[in-house]
Amino acid sequence: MSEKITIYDIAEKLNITAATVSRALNNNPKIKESTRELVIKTAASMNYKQNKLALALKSGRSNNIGVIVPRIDSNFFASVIRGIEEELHPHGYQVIICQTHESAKRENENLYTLIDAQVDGILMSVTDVTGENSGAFQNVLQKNVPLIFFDRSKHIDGVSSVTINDFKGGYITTKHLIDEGCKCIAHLSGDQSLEIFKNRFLGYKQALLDNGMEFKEEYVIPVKSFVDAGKDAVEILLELETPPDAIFSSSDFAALGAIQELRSRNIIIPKDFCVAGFSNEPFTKFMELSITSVDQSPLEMGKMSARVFLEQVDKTETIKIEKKVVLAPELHIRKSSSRCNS
Amino acid sequence: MSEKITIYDIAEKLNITAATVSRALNNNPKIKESTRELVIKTAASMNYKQNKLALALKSGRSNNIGVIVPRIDSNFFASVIRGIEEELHPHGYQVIICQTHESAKRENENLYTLIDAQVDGILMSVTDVTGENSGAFQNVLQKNVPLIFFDRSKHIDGVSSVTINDFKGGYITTKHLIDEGCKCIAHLSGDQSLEIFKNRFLGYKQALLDNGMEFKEEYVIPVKSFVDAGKDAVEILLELETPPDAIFSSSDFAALGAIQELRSRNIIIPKDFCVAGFSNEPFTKFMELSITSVDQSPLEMGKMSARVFLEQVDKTETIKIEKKVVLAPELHIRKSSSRCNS
DNA sequence: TGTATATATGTAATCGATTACACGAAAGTA
DNA sequence: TACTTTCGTGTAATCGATTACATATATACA
Repeated sequence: MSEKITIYDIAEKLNITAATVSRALNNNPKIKESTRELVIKTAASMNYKQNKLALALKSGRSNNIGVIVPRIDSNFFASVIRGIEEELHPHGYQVIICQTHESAKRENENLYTLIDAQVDGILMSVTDVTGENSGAFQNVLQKNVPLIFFDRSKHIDGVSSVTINDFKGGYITTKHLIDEGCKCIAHLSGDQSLEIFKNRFLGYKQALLDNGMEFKEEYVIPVKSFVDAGKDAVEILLELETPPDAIFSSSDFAALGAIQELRSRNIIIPKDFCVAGFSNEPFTKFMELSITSVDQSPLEMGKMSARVFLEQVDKTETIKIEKKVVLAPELHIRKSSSRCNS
Repeated sequence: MSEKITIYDIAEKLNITAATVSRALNNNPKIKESTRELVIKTAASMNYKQNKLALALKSGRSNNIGVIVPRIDSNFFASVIRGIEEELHPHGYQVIICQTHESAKRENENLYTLIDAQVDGILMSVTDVTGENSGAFQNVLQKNVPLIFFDRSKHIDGVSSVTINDFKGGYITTKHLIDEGCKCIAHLSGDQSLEIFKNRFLGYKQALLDNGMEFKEEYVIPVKSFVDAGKDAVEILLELETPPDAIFSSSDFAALGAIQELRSRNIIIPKDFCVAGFSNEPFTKFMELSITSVDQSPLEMGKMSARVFLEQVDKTETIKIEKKVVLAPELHIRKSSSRCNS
């Protein structure tokens, strides 16, 4: 078992002090060149490794950043994390992962734990929008730890965010369905307390109004992001007096469920019914009846969030830049909604 | 901005020493009950938070564990990580994520970085099997940091692993295809230097031999885990003198590509040709022509790896337990290979 | 009353690195 | 020669918590 080598060991060997060793290794200009070389050579030969924990304690910086997501095993969040990791790795930061499972309590806990662990920044997609955790958020800000929201954001003064233009995503998708000739477009909506879902809904509504179509409350079905939720929604929609002939779903999973249910009822897609989803989950592309969906460029979102963090991390505390980056959504038109190709 | 409260601040306020405060907060039995209560109450009122970095420096334990995977944005690895996080979170460990992108150099770098960061353990799926990084692995072991392999393992003395029985996975899948009446079963194989792929192949071969079928070298096509690789493989296979009538693919993505290519050639699945994949990626279930695949229970694998780590972390260095956990693969039979339902 | 034994707390070292300040030696200037 | 800089290094404090050892007080026992 290799003993841990410290700067004191090097100092002892060279008959100098640890301070000199430290300075030599840190390129302090006040050190004689010959000493520096000797120290560096000796350090290498003794297989010295800097103790990051000691450094962290002294400097107050852990070189870790925390990432909080609802869950990691979704393609979207995993891809964002990948982007974050890739952007931050060259800068020497390690990425600590936390999951909330959509629980405000867990979110609260994670925030405090990360601050406890003295992370140098927190990048997250919020779960709690009720304001229940505002204490935890204020705690982060008071500690002057950069906080950046991605995708699911929240209005807090001084907090930057990286999101996509969900309104536009909803708008262009709905517009696309209109262009395909759909007359009655329903919407499977997500949790309206989350801005992303609110905005997708608003984009949908605006597109209808801008194109002289009627907005009907009954066409908006709240769903969870599950396959079965999509099936149930279709069941409800088809029982309406005037059933719709298209669905814009805020979730790919619900869109998939909707498609499965429609097909089980022998409704032909896209001839009789068009469907579009949101998130561009891998499976949407793989299906034989591929599903139209909105890409949120998660990798780019992750990288961008990391970049915003890097910009903020070295700024003095007085200069608080609140940066709002909005990425453009990209509609991938596929078979589930393109009548020209069918 | 809230100042950081230390045990010295509490000590000063109460006119006692930091040692007493530390003892009171750590439930040291030698402290007077009244003192303990007072300290705890004061600590709470001053909003004291233990500095984890100081603790880490003193104890040499960071309460972080490192996880190294080829990439995080694959359903399998993301799910394993999810399992690890969920199992370790209650024990106060944070999970640090690293990606190798199948590069031995990155793997080496990540190993050293994690050791530098003084993680309390490393859970990983190996990338480098050439032995190039054996120095890095030895370094981990010398530092007495528990090392646990999951899924992609490697034979190193004293290292535990959690894998699935890939041989059996290959065997039962092939057997299933035989039972469905397939006469010539091809195999899309992964990188044979990785044990998991080697074993899937061996299971395939054994199943053939056990059932009186001929093993043909030409039916084994090496592929990368991409959709296009599956397409290319089909192209090669169909040009053989005796083309196969089934494919057992070691990758779901390649299986998907194979299916797409077969269908584009108007070959009816599963009537004329059966296909099975490996990994049970979400899309395999979602397809209209759902794909038979082997589930690796990634969540369970992650949790199990975490448990093995927990068992090892508190053991004294002299007792090295090498634990090999092998999970059972589970074949999910779906439309792409079940002729009874078609 | 004197001594042994708990009991509770203080003192100071330790983990490993950084850094303000001090100091001696060398070099430059008048 | 005397004085001022500059250069290179040492001294010691610091980051915040833990803990072996020492010490002081209180209690028990003879």
